[in-house]
Amino acid sequence: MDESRRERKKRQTRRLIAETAIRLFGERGYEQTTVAEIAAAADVATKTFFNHFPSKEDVLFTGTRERNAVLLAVIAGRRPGESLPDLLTRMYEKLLADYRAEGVEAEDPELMKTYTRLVMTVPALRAKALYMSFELQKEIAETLVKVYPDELDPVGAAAVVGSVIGAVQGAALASMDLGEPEERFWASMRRGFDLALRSLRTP
Amino acid sequence: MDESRRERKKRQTRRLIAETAIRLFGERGYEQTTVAEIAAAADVATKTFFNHFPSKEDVLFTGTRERNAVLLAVIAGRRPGESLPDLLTRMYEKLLADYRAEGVEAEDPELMKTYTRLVMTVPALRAKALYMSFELQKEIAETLVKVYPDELDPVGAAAVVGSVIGAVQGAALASMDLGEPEERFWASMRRGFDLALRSLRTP
DNA sequence: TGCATTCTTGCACTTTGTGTAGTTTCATGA
DNA sequence: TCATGAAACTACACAAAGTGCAAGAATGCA
Repeated sequence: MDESRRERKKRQTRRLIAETAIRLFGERGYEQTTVAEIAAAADVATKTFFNHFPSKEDVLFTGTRERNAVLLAVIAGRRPGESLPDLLTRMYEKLLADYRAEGVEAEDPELMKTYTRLVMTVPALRAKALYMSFELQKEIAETLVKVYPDELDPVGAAAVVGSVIGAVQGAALASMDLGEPEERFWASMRRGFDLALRSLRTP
Repeated sequence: MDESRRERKKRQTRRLIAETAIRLFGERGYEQTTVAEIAAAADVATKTFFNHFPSKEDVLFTGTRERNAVLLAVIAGRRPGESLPDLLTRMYEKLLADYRAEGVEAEDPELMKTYTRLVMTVPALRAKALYMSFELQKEIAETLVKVYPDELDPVGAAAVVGSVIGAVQGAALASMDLGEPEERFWASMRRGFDLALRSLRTP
C-alpha cells in the first residue's frame, strides 16, 4: 500500500475543507464567509482548518507549489542548443497544457470556474496570487541564469521573465474583463506572450 | 487661508501616525509591531489609526494614488504625433524624476530607506504593492487605448503595459537582491525598460 | 493487546478591524 | 463673544483571523 490510511484520511479532510470553502465562497462571497462557517460545513473543528492551511486565503492556493515545480523543471531541462525563446515557449505550452488538463480531470468543473472568478475579483486573493506569481518569476529567472550562464545575467533574466509573465498576465486579465469567450481568451494570452517574446527574437 | 486649522491638524496626526509606524516597523519589524503600539507611540487612540488608514498595511501606502494620477496624466497628455515608445519613455522618466525628488524633499531620508526595505521584504507589503501596481497597469492600459484608438485594443494595450512594468519590476527587484549600489540600480531598471520596449520599436 | 505517533479538538489568548455612542475641538454666523 | 453644527478624536463592545497548548481520538506497529 503506497499511501497509509492515516495519510489518505488527512488528504481527504484537506480536500473536503478546500472544496467546501470554494463552494461557500462562491455562494456567499469570500469576505462574507468565515472560517468557522467553512469548518462547520465540513464538520471539523475550526482549528483543524488552520492545521491544514496557514491562512484563510491559502485554502485556495493548495496545488500551486507543485504546479510551479513542474514549470521550473521545464526550464531546468533545457535541451542542448535550445534557444531562450524556444525554451520559454515550451514552458508556456506546458503551462497551458496543465491548466487544461486540470480543468478536465477535476471532479467538479463548476468549482474550477468559481475558483477562477474568485481569484480574479477578490482583492485579497488577487494580491496573494500576484505575490506568488512574482515569487515564481524570481525562481524562473534564477534557473534561467543557471541554464544560460553565458547569455544571461541575473538582472537580464529577471527582466525577460518579468516582461513575458507581465505581458501574459496583462493580456489575460484584459480578456477576462472584456468577458471574452474561452477560445478568444487563450488567443489573447498567446498574443501577450508573442508580444513579449518579440523583443528576444530581434536582438 | 487655504487650509483650515482643522484640516492642518488632521494632516499632522495622519503624518505623525505614518512616520511613527515606519519608525517602529523599522525598529521591531512589521509583524512584531501592533497597531496599538503605533497608536500609543503617536499618543492617539487605536481607533484613530483606523480612522485614517483602513488597514495596518495602508499606513505605508499613503501617497500612492496621487503618484499614480501623475503618471496617468502623462499618458493622457500624449503630444500630437507622439509615438507609443516615446510616450512610455516620457512616463518612465517622470516616474524616475518623481521618485528622486521625493527622496530629496523628504524630511527624513532615513525613513525612505526603511520604507523601501519594508516593502521589498515583508510578504504582506510586497503583495499589497504588487496589487496596487497591477491596478495601475489596468488604468494605464485603459488610458492608452483612449489615446491610441487606432493602434491599440484593450488586450494589446494591457499586454504592452504588463510587459513594460513587468520587466522594470523584475530588473529592479533582481538588482535589489544583488545588493547593487544606487547607480547600478537605476541602470538595471533602465535595462528592463529598454528590453521591453524593443518589442514595440521593431514591429 | 500495548504503546508511540499523528491527527483532531477545545480553549484561552492576541491582533486586526468595525460599529456606535459620547466627548472635544474647530468653523461660522448672529 | 457666544451659540450651534460639523468634524475629529476617544472609549467601549464586538466579530473574525490566527496562535499556542494540552487533552482526546484514531492509526501504525510490535
